[in-house]
Amino acid sequence: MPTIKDVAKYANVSVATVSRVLNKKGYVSKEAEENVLKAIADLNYKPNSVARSLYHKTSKMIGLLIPDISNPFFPELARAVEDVALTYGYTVVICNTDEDIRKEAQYLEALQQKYIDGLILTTNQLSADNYENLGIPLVALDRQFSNRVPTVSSKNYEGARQATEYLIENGSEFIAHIRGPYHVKPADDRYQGFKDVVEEQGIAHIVVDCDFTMASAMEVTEGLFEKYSTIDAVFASSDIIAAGVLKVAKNINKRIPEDLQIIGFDGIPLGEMLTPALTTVAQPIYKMGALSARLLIKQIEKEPLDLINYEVKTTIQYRETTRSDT
Amino acid sequence: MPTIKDVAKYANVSVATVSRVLNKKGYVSKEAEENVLKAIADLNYKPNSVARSLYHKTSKMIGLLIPDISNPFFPELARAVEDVALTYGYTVVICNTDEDIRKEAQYLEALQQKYIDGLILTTNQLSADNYENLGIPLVALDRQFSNRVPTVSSKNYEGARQATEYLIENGSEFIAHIRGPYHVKPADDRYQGFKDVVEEQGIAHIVVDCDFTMASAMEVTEGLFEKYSTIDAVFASSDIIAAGVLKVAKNINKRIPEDLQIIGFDGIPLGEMLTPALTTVAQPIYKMGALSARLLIKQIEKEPLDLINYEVKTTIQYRETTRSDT
DNA sequence: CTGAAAGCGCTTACAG
DNA sequence: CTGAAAGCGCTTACAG
Repeated sequence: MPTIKDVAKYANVSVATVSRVLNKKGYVSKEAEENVLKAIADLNYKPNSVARSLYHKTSKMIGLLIPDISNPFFPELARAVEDVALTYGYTVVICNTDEDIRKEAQYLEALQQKYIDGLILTTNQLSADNYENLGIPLVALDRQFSNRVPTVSSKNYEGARQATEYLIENGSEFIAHIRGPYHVKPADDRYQGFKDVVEEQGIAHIVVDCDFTMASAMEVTEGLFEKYSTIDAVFASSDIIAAGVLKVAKNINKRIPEDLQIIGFDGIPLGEMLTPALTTVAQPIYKMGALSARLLIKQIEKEPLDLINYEVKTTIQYRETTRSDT
Repeated sequence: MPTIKDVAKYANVSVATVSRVLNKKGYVSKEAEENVLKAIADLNYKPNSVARSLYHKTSKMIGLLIPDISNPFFPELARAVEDVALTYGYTVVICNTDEDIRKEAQYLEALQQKYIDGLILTTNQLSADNYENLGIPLVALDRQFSNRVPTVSSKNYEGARQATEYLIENGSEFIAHIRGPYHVKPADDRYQGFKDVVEEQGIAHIVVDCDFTMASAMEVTEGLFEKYSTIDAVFASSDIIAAGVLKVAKNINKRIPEDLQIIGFDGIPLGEMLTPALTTVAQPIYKMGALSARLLIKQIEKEPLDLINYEVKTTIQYRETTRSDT
């Protein structure tokens, strides 16, 4: 690999001059510039980004902390982040934390040592300080942990309200909500939306706790149906949970949506592959990822942000696990 | 962030001495070592990996080139690579190439400029030279493009044979194979396995082409069933294709598995979420990813490899889209 | 056992 | 407009 010295020698100028044409910065005579450009082309020279990093203390890399890329919600998000990053010349490093505080800390340290330029967080086991002390731009995606950090999330509360109202409009009279983990903001908000609607309208309901995994959902659902056989609708806090509910419901021969309506949350591709296809409150996942990346890069490049809190709208995807309300 | 200089000053030694204790290399007196260690602890010093990179021309980063992380086959693979990498202190950079030659070239260049230590390839649009000229260790995963490059793949041919034999044992007499793209080695091998079995046994069959996407699978399947209504089994080249077949078959009210048996290939989690749950030839996806990472790191660290070609076994996951053969 | 010095490949004041 | 020099934070011969 040729270095800037080789280019300088070949073009009969100093390395400073080569650097100037590389960075289009400072005065360079037409002639010198041409020679340098020719040298670069002839030698197929590429500036070494590690050396640049060392000087600038930046890396053109951004980090993306997620719980687990195997969870189907995240690949699309990651994909969006990467697409935008690539456009602006950034490389993204995806870190699976498993919501484990030690893994998170380990990654944070590794990223910092690499002069990472910014970080998108969809998980936060550490305290806000730990992230802010990194001294780099941050974006909180689908989470919220500090009002100084720009945040992208969807209208979880409103989406949950709509889902619940829709179940009620379609005639359900005893609705279960299978909620996600406590202190995970989206799960809390969805729960709150559900609760407010059923209480306002005086609808019989029950809430049970669950992880965002299908195994956990199936276990919880089995217990639920055993105890409360008259449940006629389930609002699940995620599509993965809804898939578990659906599986169990079919196993015990509930007719869907006649006996039981199910509505999920997220809008991952899995939903439409199921039979019956899953009705769900869809988040614009790709858009959220792309927006986060954009916000992060704006901060890195010292551009002003219009807003600090971005809330995107959800849309109900009407499919086959709910009855039509017409 | 403190630097090695700060540590040296604090410990009253030279930076060379600090470096020696950092790298456990060269002679350092007990006393000096203790002072340095204390200084490191007191200042919370972390060596800067960019500076190390510049000197060593290595980065403790490995690249993973995949077509698209949104394709459900890859997250698990990526996850495995990352888990192993983390264990050995490497960071992985995932690159979505969309099988696009220009994106691939762009990533290759970016990775090279960052002194990436090695590369795992699940896609190869460029010629083998382009990768080998990088001068870094490589592993080909689920692809094969040069006999100098260590390769990890599953026994696609054998798996396909087993799948086909299983359908025949269960009484199918007219079997369709929906094959993946040409010149993608796994797709070719699966096709060959299918073809050999049906020809050996004299079974009526038909082969149609398809992409590894559900949309493409649905389109192809619709045409197929229209033309050949007596098809009584489908061997799909991937689970995503199989999911598309299943969807279409249910739409036109085929009973599964009574009227139509379906078997996929891959063993992605989606398969068991479907109803009926998909019978499939499962690859040990996580294991393949982990093995690739291990092989790559062995090469990076100049350890000898036992083999150059690793072929892992597939296993049929008997689920609900095939009839039992007992 | 230890430090001064050169070097990894770049960038940018500074002087001319 | 241009080059010599210092510096980014490390590592490693080299000399002592």
